[in-house]
Amino acid sequence: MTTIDKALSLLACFTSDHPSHKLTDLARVSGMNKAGVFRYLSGLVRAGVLEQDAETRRYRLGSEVIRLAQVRDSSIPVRSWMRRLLSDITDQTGETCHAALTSQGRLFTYMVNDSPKSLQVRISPGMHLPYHATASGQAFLAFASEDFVTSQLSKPLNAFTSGTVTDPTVVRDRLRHFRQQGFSLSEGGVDSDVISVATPFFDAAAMPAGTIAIQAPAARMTDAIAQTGGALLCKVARQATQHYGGVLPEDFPAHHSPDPVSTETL
Amino acid sequence: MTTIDKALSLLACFTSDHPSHKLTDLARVSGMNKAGVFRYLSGLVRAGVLEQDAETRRYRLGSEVIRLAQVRDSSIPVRSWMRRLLSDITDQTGETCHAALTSQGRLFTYMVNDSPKSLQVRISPGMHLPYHATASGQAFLAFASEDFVTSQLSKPLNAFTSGTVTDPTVVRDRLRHFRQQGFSLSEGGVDSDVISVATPFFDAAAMPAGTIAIQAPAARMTDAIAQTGGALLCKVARQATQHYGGVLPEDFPAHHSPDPVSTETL
DNA sequence: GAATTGTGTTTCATTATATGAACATTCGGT
DNA sequence: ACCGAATGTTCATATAATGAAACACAATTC
Repeated sequence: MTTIDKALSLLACFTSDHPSHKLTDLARVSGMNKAGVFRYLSGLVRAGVLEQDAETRRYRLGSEVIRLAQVRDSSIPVRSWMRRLLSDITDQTGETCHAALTSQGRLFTYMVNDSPKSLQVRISPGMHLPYHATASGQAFLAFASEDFVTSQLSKPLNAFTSGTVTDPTVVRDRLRHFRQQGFSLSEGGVDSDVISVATPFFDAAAMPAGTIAIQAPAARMTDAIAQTGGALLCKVARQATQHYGGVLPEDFPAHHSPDPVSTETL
Repeated sequence: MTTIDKALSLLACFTSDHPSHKLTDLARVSGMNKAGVFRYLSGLVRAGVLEQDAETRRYRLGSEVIRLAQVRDSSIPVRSWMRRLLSDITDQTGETCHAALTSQGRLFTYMVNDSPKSLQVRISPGMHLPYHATASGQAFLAFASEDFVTSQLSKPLNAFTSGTVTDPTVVRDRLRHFRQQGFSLSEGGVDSDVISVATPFFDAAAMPAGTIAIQAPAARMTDAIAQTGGALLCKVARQATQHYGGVLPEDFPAHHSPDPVSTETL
């Protein structure tokens, strides 16, 4: 492991749940020497990737990451068309939807479009999505490589609610079904009373690059609506894949509308 | 210079103008050994900060920077209130406006709100703004530390148009005036026929953290409108500073409305 | 189709840099 | 004023970075 790897591995510790860190905690969590962690952090601060709060001495992400994200989006634009796609989904379903992206083997929420209804599912960007307990995660796994699925399902599978599926073999069964139908469905996997459907979109290697999902209170999400939403997601995922410059896997379902123009007729 | 510094210094090469790079070019530009640059890039790729195009072998920013930017915004939220402020400005003026942030001593466009009018000034996020030639840059310098101004004005000052001010002493005179009036004004500094006004907002140390600017075609931007826009910007900058958790410098002008509540009465 | 130029990638002996236990310092609480 | 817990600093040692050169592979030119 090179020095660079060690320094950059610290960045993975900065998450929506833990957006800032103390030196000592970071050293403990990463299992590295305190002095070394200090040097790494100093380097990251010099590069603007991190910044240190002047009074609390805590480290948080710096404004350079904002600049880099803007540049990334000017190179591979996702923001603008994703906003439109999500907005279309909410227009047609009336429900909250979101897009998630994958980075470093983890899935995180990227953009959220809130439902106009008063009872809405709250979700915020930058959150980490566990693979086994979310519709997005399962949609991703359903089309991921066998190796990746194995590596993820061999980790301990936390139960967030009584409804979370934690048995790897059961998850695998569901993934097969989800792949065949083109979208996943998760009932109360991470939050009871929330049902969501999701489907991945793909990169140039036909591997999942991220997911698009609809989330609704269980009371509103009937079976019929879930099926309709899933079909809509498949269409949108096809558009997203195209915008992303990716290609669909051969077995991605064509569904009932062979004509890709008829998106607005749902 | 540590290894981390050298590796991370490569990130500064990724800009809106040059969002992806070849290994050889990066080695030449940075003046470092090709093998070393290769090792650095490999490390950055492993961390997800960069990714390499499978066919062109070029390096571009990876999806991890997107995740980090989301996390940063969950820690220091800027996106949501900045969107609202910019939208208010365009509503009241009818002109394109943008916000810029500072990172690593450079100013870059962060968010743009386009004018609804057909003739609009085009600008995109993530672009680098030269200090001496833009309204934003001069607004920033006007309230920056003396050291920083000196370091920036001792660099060669490019002339983008015949109207670009390239004489450091002239720039300094203008900065003094801008600081006193609270906003800067630039006529055709980087693009002829574009006039813009800008003002900074401040961090907890009362140093400029970024700027907010209005840009309009010269034909539409009369003196009176510029003055009105500048006054509006001062109010908005006061709000932005507050949202940002910063404090205003003592000499930041109060303008004609001592009552900070009356923002919507302009 | 052979030679050339231009890529990214790997090697390996040399050398500079990272390392980490211990020390120093600062801060807040009692 | 003391204590404890935090961040930051030091320095001899060990380890990882270094970079010239070689390699592999394309694309381009002769």
